[in-house]
Amino acid sequence: MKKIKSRRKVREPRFCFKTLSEVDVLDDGYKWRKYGQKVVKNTQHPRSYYRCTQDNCRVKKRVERLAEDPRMVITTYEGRHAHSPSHDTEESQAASNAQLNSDFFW
DNA sequence: CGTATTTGACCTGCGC
DNA sequence: GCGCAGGTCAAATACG
Repeated sequence: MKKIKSRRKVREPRFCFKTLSEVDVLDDGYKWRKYGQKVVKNTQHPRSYYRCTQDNCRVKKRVERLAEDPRMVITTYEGRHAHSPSHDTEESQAASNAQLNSDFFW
């Protein structure tokens, strides 16, 4: 441990999506592995940190639950996917709920 | 047996 | 300069 360069000088843009779902893990076609959980002051619920476990994908996803709406969660994607999702048959009902993102227009 | 998941501890950055 | 908050990583355990 001689020279520890800063974590990441380059910050990738993060995409915030408000999704109405009762589950934290929304199967959007990618596989996510939870690597941490921390509680935020602004909310009374803990925030979950997920990371893409795909081969060519190190995208990070952060799921926060709203205190005002426990049934609604904010899914923040950090980075960009480098592979194609599993858009095969149906993306579960989660994808259907994901269409409720009318506040944000990416 | 392998992978995914969980909790705790540690580190870094920013604010005052 | 110090304190606080947020974020990340590691090890252990459980389940398939």
